[in-house]
Amino acid sequence: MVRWEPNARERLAQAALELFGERGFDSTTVAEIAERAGLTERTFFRHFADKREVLFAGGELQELIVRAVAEAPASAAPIDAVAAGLDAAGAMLQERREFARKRQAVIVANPELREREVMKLASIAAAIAATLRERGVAEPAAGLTAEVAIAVFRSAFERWVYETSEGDLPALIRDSLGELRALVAS
Amino acid sequence: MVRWEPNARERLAQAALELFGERGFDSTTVAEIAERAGLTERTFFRHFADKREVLFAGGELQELIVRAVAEAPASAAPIDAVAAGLDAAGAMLQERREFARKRQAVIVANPELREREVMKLASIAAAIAATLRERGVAEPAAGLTAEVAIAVFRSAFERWVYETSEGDLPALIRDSLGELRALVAS
DNA sequence: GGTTTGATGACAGTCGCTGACATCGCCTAG
DNA sequence: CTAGGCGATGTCAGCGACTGTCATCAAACC
Repeated sequence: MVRWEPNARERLAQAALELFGERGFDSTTVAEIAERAGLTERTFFRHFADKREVLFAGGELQELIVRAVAEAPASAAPIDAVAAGLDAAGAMLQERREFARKRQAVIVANPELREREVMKLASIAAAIAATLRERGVAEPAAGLTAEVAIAVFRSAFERWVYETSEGDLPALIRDSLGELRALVAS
Repeated sequence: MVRWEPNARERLAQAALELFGERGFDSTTVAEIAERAGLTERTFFRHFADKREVLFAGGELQELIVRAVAEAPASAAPIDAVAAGLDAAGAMLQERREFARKRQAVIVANPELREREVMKLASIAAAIAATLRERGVAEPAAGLTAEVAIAVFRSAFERWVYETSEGDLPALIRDSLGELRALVAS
């Protein structure tokens, strides 16, 4: 009888997604998640800061976007640099459509989870803004461009994740950006 | 000896803002807030859904913005309709600068409160999008325009609230919108 | 093989939050 | 003027999220 099965973190995240899908976020206790993963409640909180975070841990998406923005050619305008970042994000998510759908269904069903999600997106926006500043973009342009990028991403992601057919997320992102240009044009 | 002093809700909100400023959000218990307001913890939760909400209750700002967007001339483009909404919001906040500063200081000092704030702004964006749809704007234009409006507002508000001098918020909002137009112009 | 190290378990405790029921003051019908 | 209705508050018990502390165990290292 081993005490430590490997991948405690992943097992907890998996168990949580399942239980949230079955009974809902509110009706699932942390103790139940831990039990399904073969661990204790205390261990859950050693891996995740709080109950919601189990659905948001990782941060790979943010790293991916930030890297793409940073590596955009120095000659690229701010909006084009962030477009490169969104393209990278779109390509990554495109690979995980089923997981994204399951996760999104759980999130939209609960206000606390929606709250955490908008916070995560705001954090990504802050990281993009910081990266733009390192590229020499001044405020308020950096912050404004970063937030607009997130708006474009949200718009495209929403259509993609609820689509019945298998849509092309990067293409939807490009469409949204085009739509935005038309909307703010005076 | 009266049992009910009037304005329980306002007294709770006032006590909470004071205590959060003195000891911080985390180190203040709901029981302490209620005590300073001359009430009990249970009564606090009858007036506010949770501990954070005491700083965000009201929703007058959202109503103001939505009304201004709805009442914009039918001929106005989406971006101009939301600009009218932001103008109304700016005018309102301009009157309450000191309160806004105190409140913002408390909010930025705590991640949970920042989370609630971005959620509130996202809710306003959703309300703006719905109003635009009633004006005949289709998706994704409605949602995109609404989120961009919030981005412009955040950018201007941030500069205004941390300014040492007494800035003109509506003017800052117009500046931000102008900056945005330049940024997305291809 | 003994020791160190890192992950986990066990347990007690605080606090946010809720449901259920009692109490109190005001308002109105009679 | 009084009895009762009604809304706001108090009281109490309880659940669940989250934390600090210390013991325990497996694996890695010497």
